[in-house]
Amino acid sequence: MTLNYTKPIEQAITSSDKTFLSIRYAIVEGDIASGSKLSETELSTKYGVSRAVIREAINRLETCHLVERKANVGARVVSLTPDGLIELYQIRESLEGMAARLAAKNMTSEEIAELNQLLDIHAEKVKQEGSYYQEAGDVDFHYRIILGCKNKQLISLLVDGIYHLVRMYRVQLGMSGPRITTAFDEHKAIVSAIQNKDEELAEMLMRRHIMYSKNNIANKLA
Amino acid sequence: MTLNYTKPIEQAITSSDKTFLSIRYAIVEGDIASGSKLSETELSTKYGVSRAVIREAINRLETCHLVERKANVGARVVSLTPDGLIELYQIRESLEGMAARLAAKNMTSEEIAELNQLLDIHAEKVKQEGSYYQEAGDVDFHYRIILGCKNKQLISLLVDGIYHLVRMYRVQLGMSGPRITTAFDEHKAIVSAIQNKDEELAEMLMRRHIMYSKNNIANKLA
DNA sequence: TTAATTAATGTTGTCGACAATTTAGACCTA
DNA sequence: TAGGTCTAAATTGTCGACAACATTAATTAA
Repeated sequence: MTLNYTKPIEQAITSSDKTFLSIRYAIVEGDIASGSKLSETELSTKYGVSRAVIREAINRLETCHLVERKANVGARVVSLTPDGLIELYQIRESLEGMAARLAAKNMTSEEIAELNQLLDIHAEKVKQEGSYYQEAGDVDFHYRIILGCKNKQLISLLVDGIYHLVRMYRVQLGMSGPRITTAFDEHKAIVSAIQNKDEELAEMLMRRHIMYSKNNIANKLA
Repeated sequence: MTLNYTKPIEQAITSSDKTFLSIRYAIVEGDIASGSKLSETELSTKYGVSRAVIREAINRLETCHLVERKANVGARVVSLTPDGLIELYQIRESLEGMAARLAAKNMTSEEIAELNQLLDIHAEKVKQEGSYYQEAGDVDFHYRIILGCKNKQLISLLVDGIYHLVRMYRVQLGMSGPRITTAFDEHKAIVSAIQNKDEELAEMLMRRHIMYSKNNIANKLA
């Protein structure tokens, strides 16, 4: 007599799922360089699965905007020009600004409390080792606000859409010194606005926050 | 009436491409009902191609947000709840508002002239047969403004992202009588703002225009 | 009868092989 | 040498078959 005491519902995880996640990780972390070609046969032997699985994974990577495919030619890891990166941040400004506004409207007090806890943790990390924050912390912060907006379409668009692309460039470019603490302060201000249910302010602060990041990147690339 | 939204391609067209386009058309036009299941074997015989081709097509349909897949279970045509549809229009407000603003900044005078020509044609159509406009014309108008924004990321997100989903519901719900002419006037105002390079006004008018559509739909569903 | 278990059926996931296409290099030509 | 053509190699696209899984029907136990 077994099981059924375990989890009632769990998404089945296929071989394609695992392979997709592995390759995505490799791309985001830079193990597979941006602009490089994704050979199906090569990946097939490397991950020990058939080409069908690889093709499935590549398709999903294309959905995340991490990969571009040409018929009869193959797939390459996307490589944004500086202009393309700016364009991406413009979209973030719009979409995450909206997310912040909706988060101010829709987040529960529990979720807001958790958000404050997250900020406390980040404050510690920044004091101790300035590096952690920029990589995982910032992403995590934005991630929670996105989830807090409660608009499923928007969540899908950001989380399994463009967000991994942002992460990829975040890893590659990093944040420079002074930006770390100012970004943290901006986060605090955003949470404060959300806590006060000030939708307009939350949106405005989030847009400005992302705009600063954009400028920071633009300077780095110029 | 067929609108060809594909750019002039010199790309190779594979069997998967054709099948994808066929099925997408069937879904958008309602030939395949929303919520219905997409059986791989069934489609395979229907379109006379292998299951691999069908799977490829379904993957791309998933990328357009027209289809949802569950592992080991299969794919269904997406079926938005009224709330989901409202959420979708909220996103349009944000993204197309941004597109309008950028269009005011970046569209060439040639493109603006073509846009005016399009409106003239629409004016004729509305007089003659009030029906054409709502289906293809409105979509075409929005389409041109999206292309005019010149932000490739945004264009990709809208054109091969959520826009076919919008078209699908446009076909299913249609526009009611008085809305047709008011929508046309709103289009004229938007073009006027773009012509004057008034970015803020263009964004504001576009957002309002979509908000009106949203309300129109919300009333219809209530 | 009802609930749970098992068997049967159909669907999706994965595989290896072949076909179509692109790409690289050898070869020729002016 | 520069340019083009053709052949050969490698890569992607497509196919049919089998394996794994989900769903339904049949069976059994309480």
